[in-house]
Amino acid sequence: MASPSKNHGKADTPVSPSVGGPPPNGKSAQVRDRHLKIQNLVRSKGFITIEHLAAQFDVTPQTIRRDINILSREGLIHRYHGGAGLPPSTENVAYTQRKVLCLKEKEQIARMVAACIPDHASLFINIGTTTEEIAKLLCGHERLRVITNSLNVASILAGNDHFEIIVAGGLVRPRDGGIVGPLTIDFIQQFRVDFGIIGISGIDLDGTLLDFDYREVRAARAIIDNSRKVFLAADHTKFGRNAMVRLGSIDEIDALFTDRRPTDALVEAMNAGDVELHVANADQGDEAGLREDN
Amino acid sequence: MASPSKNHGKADTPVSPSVGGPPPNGKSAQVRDRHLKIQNLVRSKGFITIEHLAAQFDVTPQTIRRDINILSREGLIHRYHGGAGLPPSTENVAYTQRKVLCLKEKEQIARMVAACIPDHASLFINIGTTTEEIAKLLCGHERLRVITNSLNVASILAGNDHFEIIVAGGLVRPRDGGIVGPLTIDFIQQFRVDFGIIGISGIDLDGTLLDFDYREVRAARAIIDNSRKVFLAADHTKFGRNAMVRLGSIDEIDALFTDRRPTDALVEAMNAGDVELHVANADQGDEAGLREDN
DNA sequence: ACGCAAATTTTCTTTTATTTACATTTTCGC
DNA sequence: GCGAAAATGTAAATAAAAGAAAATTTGCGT
Repeated sequence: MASPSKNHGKADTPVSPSVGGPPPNGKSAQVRDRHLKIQNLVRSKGFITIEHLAAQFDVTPQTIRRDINILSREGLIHRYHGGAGLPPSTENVAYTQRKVLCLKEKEQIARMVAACIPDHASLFINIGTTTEEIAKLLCGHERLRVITNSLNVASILAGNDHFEIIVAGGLVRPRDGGIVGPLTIDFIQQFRVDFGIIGISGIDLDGTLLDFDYREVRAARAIIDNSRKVFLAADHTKFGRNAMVRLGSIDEIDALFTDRRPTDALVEAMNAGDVELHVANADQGDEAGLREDN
Repeated sequence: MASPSKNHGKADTPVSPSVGGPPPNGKSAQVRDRHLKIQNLVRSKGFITIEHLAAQFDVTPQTIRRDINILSREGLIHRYHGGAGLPPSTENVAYTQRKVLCLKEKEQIARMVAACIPDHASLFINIGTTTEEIAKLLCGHERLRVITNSLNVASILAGNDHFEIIVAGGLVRPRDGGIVGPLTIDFIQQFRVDFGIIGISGIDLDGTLLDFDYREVRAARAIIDNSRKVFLAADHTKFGRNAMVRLGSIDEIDALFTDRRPTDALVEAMNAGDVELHVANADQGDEAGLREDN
């Protein structure tokens, strides 16, 4: 064996100082700690190979196997050939990858929005799968200046090295990489831009804009208040969807981009508020170019 | 095998209606359909076994293997022993693949650093490929509170929903997803944390810490000034490397984590400044546990 | 009807992971 | 210090899965 200093337990682990009760559980502190970490990793990634875990904790695969067997006996994780993953019963716990509904529709909406943004513009972009699609398409533009509170949007745009991308500071919402909280609001309010592009969770039939997270609502409000023009991107599943937090009214935005004609009530509210309506034509890749306010 | 209903091609598949062009893609409709479904299943569950897929589509495991091989060649899913799962680089979508030099060394350094961070700690983490590796390993920890000015670090950590991740606001440097600029400094200075983990571009032989971007230096300074303990992670290529901007002196940090013993002059400077030295042993996966200041 | 080609199943071999059993190290009480 | 128990490493046999190639089915065009 060629291992000169095999300090198995971490050298400086302050574990059970002689008098302190030895773990009432059958596990030592080190083992329990590793088991906890394995659980975390499995839960955050969905699946990890035994090799990867062995490298991470610097133990042999054999030890990891033992750990996995114990944890899976307790039902905490599930054992697969070659690794460990989430219990199969759990329907959809993999946060890492969200299923994007209506991807095709969102792409079409995004194309319309991107077409309305000139080069060299300054923008706010907020959180959402739709706004992420928009960000992807905006990568083809020239020298945009973008402020966003979405980690994903920022990452997407960071590919272009001639963009000026400013990301808002604040607490990261793990589910979707959104940045929210009071710090974020203060940050956003330092700017004033040409276009605000926002996604949203729901639009009530009377034209009330809704979302689920009040912190995200505060951010969206700040964006609306500090943009010269506000574009709202929302696919048809958002119409009539009940979210809890009121963001504002449809007449506060300048244009709605969507993939189906909204209900008459909503269209009327939009006309009253002088809001442009852009509906993507499902057949072709482009918009139908409806204009409802004239 | 006793498979009762072996309808190979699905009986009702409306495939290529005589005139319609045969799929311009190499795949037939059936195959493409199955591939699509496999992708969806993988994405929604995070991981599925080949057996499960074979049962689901009523084909042999071999067919599923071939499908998985094709899909993984296209980068759509990742092949694991016994099944298929999400691509391992789930952390970051389509970020330009930077070539990471000394990845193995950086991993070892990262492992040492991660081992020194207790659960429930509060941290600063700055920009760098090494700090990104550290972030990956920290995913196994419990309830960390992390403030970072790296988009990538934030994305990596955002997988854990019991972490509190705060991202600094400011200008995004497209090259590496770093967040820099005066806004960032102000933001960082709002906090005071247990551990500051910083990467760096160069360490001069006399112990002067150096970097290329003065804005990043400002951020690192702010992190040093507001951390109770400062850990510096730097592989051996950083020793003696000439970067332009002076960040500070080695005696301002509490511990240096690296993969090779630095020059004597530097070791001496560290001893004088009461700086711990942790050197990863290249042979084994763990540190040698050197302590140079006693 | 015939043959072609794609898709799939079979069969066999090779690779990889797991189990089992045992040696070694560490920890901790005495 | 010594010895038992826990934890980990090592190495064999065993099981599982991947891979490759030939045989079979299916769909479709000539």
